[in-house]
Amino acid sequence: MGITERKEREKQEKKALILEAATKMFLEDGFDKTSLRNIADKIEYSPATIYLYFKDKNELFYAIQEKGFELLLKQFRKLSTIKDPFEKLIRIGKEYLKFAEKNPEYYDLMFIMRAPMIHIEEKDNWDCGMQSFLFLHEVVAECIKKKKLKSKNADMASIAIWSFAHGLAALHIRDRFKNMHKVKINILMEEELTEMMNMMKA
Amino acid sequence: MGITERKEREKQEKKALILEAATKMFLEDGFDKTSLRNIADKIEYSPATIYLYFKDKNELFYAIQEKGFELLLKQFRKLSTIKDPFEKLIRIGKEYLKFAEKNPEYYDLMFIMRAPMIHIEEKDNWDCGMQSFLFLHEVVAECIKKKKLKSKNADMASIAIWSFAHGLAALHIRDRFKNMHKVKINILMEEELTEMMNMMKA
DNA sequence: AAACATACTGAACAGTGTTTAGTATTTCCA
DNA sequence: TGGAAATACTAAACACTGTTCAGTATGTTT
Repeated sequence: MGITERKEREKQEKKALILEAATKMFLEDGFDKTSLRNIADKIEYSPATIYLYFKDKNELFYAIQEKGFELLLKQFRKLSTIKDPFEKLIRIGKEYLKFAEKNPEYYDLMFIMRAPMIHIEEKDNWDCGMQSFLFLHEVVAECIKKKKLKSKNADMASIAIWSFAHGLAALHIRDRFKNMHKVKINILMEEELTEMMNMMKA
Repeated sequence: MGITERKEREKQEKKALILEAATKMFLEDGFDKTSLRNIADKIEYSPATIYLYFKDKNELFYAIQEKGFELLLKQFRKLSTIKDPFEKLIRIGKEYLKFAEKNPEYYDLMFIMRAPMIHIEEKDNWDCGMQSFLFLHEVVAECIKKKKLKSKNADMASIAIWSFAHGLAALHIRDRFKNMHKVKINILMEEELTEMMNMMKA
């Protein structure tokens, strides 16, 4: 009897429908400015219905955060073919900044917004996020092995590089470079990245 | 007639009283979780009274942000006596991270939280923030002049260093290092900083 | 046809930032 | 000194928010 299966399928479809509408609105107007009532209006259901498919607004947050991590990882994976590890490292950095620039709301959810970060192994919420970091970590380790980087510690170096890229992206997204016209900031973030990578080069 | 002066003084005192209570609560519970009603309860006034002294919650935000910038600048100024520019640079970085660690809520208001950043010259909201950056910029420029840094561009290098430090602080504050126990993170942020500075050294 | 399960909603709860009409109180001037 | 004017303050309301729950209407099963 495929009837319960059909029901299950329909349920998943509705969940996907809600998530899709929510994602769209979050990416357009931001997470905070999108209310459950707005989402409910859009999909023409009552706000209470959303709670039948998602425990609360946080769960919606995590679902979209996961989508973001998947998207970033997908971009990274495109760089897998690059042979030279240092070239690859630079491209990872550029891709990261491009991602933040093109998907500021995703980036916000993933790396900036305050949210109870789940640190349980089972939850695969941060899974793609972790994989993205490991992708970077691997390349850094290879760079170190081939003596392309000054650093000798892949753990430290990859965190350092991530922190730097995040710093650039986060300060930019949160408008903290705005009041800095006294110091010329016609310099693009990409240039900052290449400058930094040059410094780190062995 | 000092009567209007007394009134003015009393008004400023009440404004300070509100700001003090608000600051205390913001630093304890966070900006978002502190409501104007909570503040009003604490100072035993009606919520509407706050609006006689501050235009809205944002203005309270800016006032406290400014306090934070002043505090950070004060910490930086303590380092003025250090002669060697590279040593000074390292100490600035350490001080920055220490500030973020010890005053996470201030740091949040100053550098992470989404808020309409005012970019008008007259507004001295970001003034101490700017001065803090210029303090860093000056030291970086001196380092470059004395060939202590690899970089040749003080604008870019100072933004790079700030971004790196901010990345560390922000990811830490927003718990994004939490799920990274697969990669050893017994490494402290300070060690990350010195590692990075060593890389940037000429 | 009756019993049950599922899907959904209206209405409410407790909270938020903000505005406004109205009330005391104090200051000013004739 | 008495009445007008300015000041300080607040209760109550407005329009929101996330969330819960009793109740309804529909579909499925026996």
